[in-house]
Amino acid sequence: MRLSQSLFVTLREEPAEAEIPSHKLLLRAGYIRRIGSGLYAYLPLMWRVLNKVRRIVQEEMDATGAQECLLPQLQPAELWQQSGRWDTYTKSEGIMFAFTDRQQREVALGPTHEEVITAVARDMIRSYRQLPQNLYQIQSKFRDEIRPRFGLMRGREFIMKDAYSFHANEESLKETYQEMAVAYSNMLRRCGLKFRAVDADSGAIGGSGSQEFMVLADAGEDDVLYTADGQYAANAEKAVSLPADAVASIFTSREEVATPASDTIEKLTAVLKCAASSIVKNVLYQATYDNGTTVIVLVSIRGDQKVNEVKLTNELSKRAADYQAKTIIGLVVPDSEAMSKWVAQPLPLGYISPGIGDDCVKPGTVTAKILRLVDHTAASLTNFVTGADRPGHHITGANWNTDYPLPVQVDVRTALVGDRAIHDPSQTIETARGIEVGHIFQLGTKYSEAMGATFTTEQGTEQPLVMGCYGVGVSRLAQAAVEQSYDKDGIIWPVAIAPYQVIICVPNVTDAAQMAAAEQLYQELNAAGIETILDDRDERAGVKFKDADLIGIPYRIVTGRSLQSGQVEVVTRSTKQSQEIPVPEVQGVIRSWIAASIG
RNA sequence: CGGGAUGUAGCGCAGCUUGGUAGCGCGCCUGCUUUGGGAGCAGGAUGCCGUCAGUUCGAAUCUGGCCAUCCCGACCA
Repeated sequence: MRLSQSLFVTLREEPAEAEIPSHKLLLRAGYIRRIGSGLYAYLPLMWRVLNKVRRIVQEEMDATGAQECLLPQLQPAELWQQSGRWDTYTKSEGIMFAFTDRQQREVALGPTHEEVITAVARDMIRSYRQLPQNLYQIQSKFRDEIRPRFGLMRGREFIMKDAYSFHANEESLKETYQEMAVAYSNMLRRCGLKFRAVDADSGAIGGSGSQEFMVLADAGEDDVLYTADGQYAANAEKAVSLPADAVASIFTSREEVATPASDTIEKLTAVLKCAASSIVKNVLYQATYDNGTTVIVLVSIRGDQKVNEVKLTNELSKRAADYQAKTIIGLVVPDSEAMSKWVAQPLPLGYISPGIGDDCVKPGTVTAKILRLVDHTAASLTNFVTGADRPGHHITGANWNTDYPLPVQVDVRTALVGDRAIHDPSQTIETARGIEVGHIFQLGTKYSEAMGATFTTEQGTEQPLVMGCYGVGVSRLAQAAVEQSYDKDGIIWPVAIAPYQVIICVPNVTDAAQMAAAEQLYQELNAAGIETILDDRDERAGVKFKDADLIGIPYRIVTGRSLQSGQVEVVTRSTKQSQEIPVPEVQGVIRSWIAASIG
């Protein structure tokens, strides 16, 4: 590419619309332009980067025997109705762009493709002899994100690699899942990224085991908890750990005490001069299921701990059948307005006990019984402090069973930095920020059962296909690479995904010798398969150097002063190290550098 | 959706308090000089001041509605 003939525009000032370094740099360096909220044009340089990433993803997927295909982005509602996800994906918090066509058919733009691929499998897979299968595609996905953010990090249209595997049994699924975990590690390593694979919540997609691949960067949207020995890493929303030991209660007998203006743990510990870990905190939630049923949930947890709402949602999801529902669609701490719809009389917020009566709920508005859950941290307390169910009063020295029935025990606590690890209590939990670029799931039979995708076993019986699914955010990955690798002058692309490997800067285009040398190298390098840009613009040298640094091409050749001794200057972007190399040797040297950095 | 902010030239911003012919820097165009880290001088072009309504003799400026974008929360590759 000759820059003099390219649509190449860099910005000297930081665009106001961008917040994080990678977003600013991609805009400034002319890689992307915003078209609408969460919608970006991938300009020629960006498209080359994306294709580099795609190639690596394809190679690693193909190496596992997965087969590339391409599924429609426009999807009929029918399929989503069969899987039971139409309503949850289109209503209220729904993330799917859905509309009606001119024949009054309901259709949607694919946010993901479980339904489509399962329909294909239902049609095509008949026998265990055809299993396992793993199909993947790389295409744009559409998601009506509530808040698009940070450029390509969270777009409403973005490029994703999604793969779906089909198996006769769980063992086969686990095998492919492990292969995918290896393939994902290979992809990210080859893209030159520092990353960590972490245990994850499987969320709305459903299923059992799941791991996320996190690119480590401060601008990440996720918290990763891990131990220094490398034995444990998990998304904070999934993480488990040993809580700090509770301080022994200073109370010995059950008493109701006046605790004016003590509606928070902090105030209460000050008034009672006790430890937060001696308190049973009771948090009220309002859960909504897909059939419209609203359930009031009272979670009791130790005072120094926090409820993890993801874990809580999963617990409530397991109980959906108790309410004749399939899934939970909402979980909130009700505000006074939400609460006014179902309370019989004002609740003593901040002073609730685990035993508050079901009669505080107005009959007929929500389910009559409050669902009571207790976190393990609170269940093991004795002589604890808790609310007295009337404002300004708490109970001290309370005990489960004698004072309150012990509710169902669950793990809904948030793991914290500094907690001890479960696998080895001598290890403490540390934290880092991560950008989720990949996620692999063991789905099981959720979709195949719902959609009737079955196969015939060796024994001649019919069974639902066992499925896995595996995603990579290709466009997010590309931006994550920038977030992880830049300096004050601009982007520093890992060599493997740089749009070009070499840029030749001609300091003075009116100097015939400089131009001739540059032309010669440009032709030679490209002919040798080294992707090279020629900056032959009629600009001053300083402008060219600044732009070369900004767009982050790994190696820069300058056909300047040193030409007099038959040499050109070669500068490595990442280190800024410069050396003069005789023209005939340039190709060999750069080739070896590229080989060394791509590995 | 709740909370916060912003919309003025391609980009970054001032002007608005106190209404009176729309400005600065960068970029862009022309010419001359310059030519190794975002050049200098001279000349030039570019605006429905987000949008609709209201107040007023007069609105970028005051008032109200709407729209869009960004940031903080719930969602996710």
